[in-house]
Amino acid sequence: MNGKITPVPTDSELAILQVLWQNGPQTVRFVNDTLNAQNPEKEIGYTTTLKFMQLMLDKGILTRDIVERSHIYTPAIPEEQMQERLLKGFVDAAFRGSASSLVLRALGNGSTSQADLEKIKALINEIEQNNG
Amino acid sequence: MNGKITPVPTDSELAILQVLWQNGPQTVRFVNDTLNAQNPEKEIGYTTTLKFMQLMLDKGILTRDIVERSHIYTPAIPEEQMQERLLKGFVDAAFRGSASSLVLRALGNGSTSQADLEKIKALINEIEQNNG
DNA sequence: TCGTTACTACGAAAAATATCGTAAGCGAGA
DNA sequence: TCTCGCTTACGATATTTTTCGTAGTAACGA
Repeated sequence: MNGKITPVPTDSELAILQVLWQNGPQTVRFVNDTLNAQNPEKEIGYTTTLKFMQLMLDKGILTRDIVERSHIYTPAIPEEQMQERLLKGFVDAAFRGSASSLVLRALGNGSTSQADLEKIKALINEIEQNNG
Repeated sequence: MNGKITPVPTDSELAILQVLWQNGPQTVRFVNDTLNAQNPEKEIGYTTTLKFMQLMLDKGILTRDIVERSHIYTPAIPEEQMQERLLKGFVDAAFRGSASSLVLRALGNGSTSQADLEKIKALINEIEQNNG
């Protein structure tokens, strides 16, 4: 048992994780087809995706089960938890650790819907309640 | 003039850019010292930083002037503009393009000060005004 | 049974990043 | 003038990330 945390995925690895988070545990075939459907410009070989997923298994980013002579891969940690970690790293690297300035810039680009603004306001209210 | 946009920096390159944005145009020496002061665990060689900055110059991420027989490097684009671009890429890769869910998660980690919350609320108000 | 098909395993190559050693140039003092 | 201390240029190596080719294996249908 090593207490090693799952490492931060590379961009390619993250793309694979996205497929699994959105569609649930899947085979290499499914992931590869999905990736290629998303981005037909740059066809990616089956064995390339296979290799990635095997590496991710080694690194502890994925787990797998054998079902009917083919392997079903599952993300080792849930999407929310990974987002949390990625966000922290990103805020540090690009916004000098200031989450609020990231938020301001994210809202500032003008693409936030009214419904989303409401959700955000609600969350702010909640936070302020808790702060007393 | 070539319409080539400045490429997305790697993590190491971004760290160098941060030093320049925060301190204004500087020499390799200054950047290297600052980086090492920030992270004394992993000492980075002077020529390593030099090489990075020369590469960044080639890529168009930095520009430079020669002053008193030493080179002064300047970011080719301002911090805000770079943050904009990095943010877009990050939202796509980690949050499936949903800026609002990124905002919710950023606020959700509980580290936002009251003053920052006020600023965010003000911005939301402003956006809502503009939306009519 | 035998060939076809759909997988996985493995190794290796290509490309992108990161790190450094060495050489060469120049100016300030001894 | 000669040397020391800095600085840049350049090439080489190491490491990480991407991408595939080839081979082996098990199921399935003819």
